[in-house]
Amino acid sequence: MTPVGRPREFDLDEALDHALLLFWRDGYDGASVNRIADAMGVSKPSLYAAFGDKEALYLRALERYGERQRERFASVLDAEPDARTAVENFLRCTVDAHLDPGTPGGCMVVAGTTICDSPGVPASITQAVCAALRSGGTAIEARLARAQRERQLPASVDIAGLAAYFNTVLAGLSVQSKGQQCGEVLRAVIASAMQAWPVTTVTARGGSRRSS
Amino acid sequence: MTPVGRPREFDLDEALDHALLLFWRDGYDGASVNRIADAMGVSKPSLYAAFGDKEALYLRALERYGERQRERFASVLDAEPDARTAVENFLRCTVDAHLDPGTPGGCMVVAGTTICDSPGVPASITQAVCAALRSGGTAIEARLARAQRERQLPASVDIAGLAAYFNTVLAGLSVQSKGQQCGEVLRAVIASAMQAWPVTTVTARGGSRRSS
DNA sequence: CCAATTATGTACTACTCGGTATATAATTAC
DNA sequence: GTAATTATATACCGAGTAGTACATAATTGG
Repeated sequence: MTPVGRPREFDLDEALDHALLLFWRDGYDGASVNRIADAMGVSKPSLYAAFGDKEALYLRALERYGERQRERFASVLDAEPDARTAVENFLRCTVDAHLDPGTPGGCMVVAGTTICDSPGVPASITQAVCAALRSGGTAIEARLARAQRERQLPASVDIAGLAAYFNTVLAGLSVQSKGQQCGEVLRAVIASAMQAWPVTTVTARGGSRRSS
Repeated sequence: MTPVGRPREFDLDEALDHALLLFWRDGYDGASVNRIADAMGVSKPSLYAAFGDKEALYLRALERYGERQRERFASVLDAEPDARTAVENFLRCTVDAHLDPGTPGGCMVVAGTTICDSPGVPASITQAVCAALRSGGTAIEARLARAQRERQLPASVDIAGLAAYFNTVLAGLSVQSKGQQCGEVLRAVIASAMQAWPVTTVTARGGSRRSS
């Protein structure tokens, strides 16, 4: 079923990736439609015809970023059977991603939160960014819930709170990597952060209980 | 020694505070000189005559922000004799500041890091923001060094690393508060974060040693 | 009173912003 | 072939950007 009319001369996914990179690096305001169109190798009216306006383009780019994050999250968190090691690997691998010279430093969502409620930034974007920020926490929380089911964490642990903690560390690591902290420091921070993992002591009856 | 010429009709400090608020809320790019001048109640040429260009104005606003932060840091960290409680109070009080409806949410420095290396943002600003980001860590590190001198922390603890950790949590808390997380969650995050405080066990000889 | 000096407000520059009107090129349906 | 449809590029719109030229007002020093 070939569509009627002149065929599009560029790839939508590739174009969206270029927009994603610029929004990631420069933010919503900082990335101008002109530069995005240039990076896409596409004229501005073509961009508008394909994606709507700047707001819609940012939301689609953010959604794509979120999809990729979720894939990465899941693969790293689910692969390791030990929950604590899984979370630590997750933090380490996120830091590695932040330091990847092939992408803008830090996390796009964390960068996005700083422009929430600024004039000129539509409310829909603030909303989407905040939702994306929380989604990291829910991914960790799901892994912690599995750990509870597998008796690696006592039922008494507040997994939502613990997930919020690790999500906060994650955001902090993004900021620090943008702030040009080297990988060595960031890995040391992760080591400290993991010290907050609940101490579990196996009782005489074989159950586990949170201590201290 | 009254200066010659027409006297300035506005207060420099007040004007700088208005600029600070706008840069804090909207970032370097987001805060336009027109709006800043309006907020100051001053015409644009007066602003330029008093402060130079936008870059210099931002740097001065950031410097003032840093001064106030340092004062606050010092008063909170130094007041409490117990180092761990001091750091915890410090985190709590920072969260309270982030949630203060009278000021923009989050930390100006953390917000500033997200626009580092964006086009249109002078390198001097990137540099100043990164330096300011580190200054939080050095303030904490100084408090940890005091704790070591007072034998509240064993000499074996890597206080630079621990300070970097708490500074990272601080940045994460700023992001989360901008991301509209409520105070209850943020305080729970602090409680988790404090679990990373080194466990010290008093030995038979009265010294202390890092355990685990 | 008269310079010199500094601040102020109006009006302007050149430029970029997000977004679009318009004409044309390329395709499918008939 | 012709009509309908969709994408393209040029060129533009009004608004906002950082920054300034210029005339004027207010002060100090003589």
